[in-house]
Amino acid sequence: MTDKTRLFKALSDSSRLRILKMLQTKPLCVCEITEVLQLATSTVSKHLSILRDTGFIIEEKDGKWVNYKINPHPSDNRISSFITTLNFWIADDQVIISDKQKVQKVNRYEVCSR
Amino acid sequence: MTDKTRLFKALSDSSRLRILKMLQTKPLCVCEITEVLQLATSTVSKHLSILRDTGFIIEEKDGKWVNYKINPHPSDNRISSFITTLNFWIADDQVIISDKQKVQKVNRYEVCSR
DNA sequence: TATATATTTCGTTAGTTAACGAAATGACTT
DNA sequence: AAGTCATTTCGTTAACTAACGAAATATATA
Repeated sequence: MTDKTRLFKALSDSSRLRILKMLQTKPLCVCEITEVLQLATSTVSKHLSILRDTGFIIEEKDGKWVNYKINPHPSDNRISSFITTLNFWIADDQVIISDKQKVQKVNRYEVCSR
Repeated sequence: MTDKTRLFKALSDSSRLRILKMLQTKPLCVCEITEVLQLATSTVSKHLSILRDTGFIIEEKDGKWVNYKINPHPSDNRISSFITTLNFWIADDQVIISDKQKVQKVNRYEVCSR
């Protein structure tokens, strides 16, 4: 079931676009992303699974954490192209800039388990 | 109100993707597109307004008809880029191939007013 | 083994979107 | 001016999506 619209639907949510831009800075675990977006953990987890299943990001288990990062080798050329030109497709507006500043400061040992 | 997701939402419907690919062949009026997609005229009109408002297509009044065609000079660079690489983003699957064949044959004088 | 922490899955709810038909609008023709 | 045809707008309904909290799962540590 390769729906023509699948790739575009994955990009049709502002939280998911913010996640992609955040992951440009560095890999992040679910609770760090949750802290920046200020959404329920389950909501963030769902967004991440959509981005993963579409091929934009990959997960790497790290003990009790699951780190997510930009997929370095997508099988779909469209996704490779999109990722390498991410700044062309998604501009750094105020929200994105603010998110990236928060990503710099966020610390999973302080943020999680609260 | 420039929503980050607007462009991607416009591409998140298979009827709209089919319309873009059809318009690669030649400009078409609403009733010709309606004939190919087999949807209600009002539904097709709505899809066209979304593609127009986002900047993918433009309309040209031609008497009682409204012709729609790919926007030759989009103001948004992302849309220019997307249009010039349309075949990269949207593959010619069976549905698209069939649509294009129907576009070749469709005749507004036969199709409309029925 | 029991406990704590991080994440995912599930069920529910509210908001969004695409579909339709009917009515309204716009433009040509008689 | 009236009639015809193409298109758009409007109101409604069904399907889809994102949000949440609670429960389930997975992993590390005491």
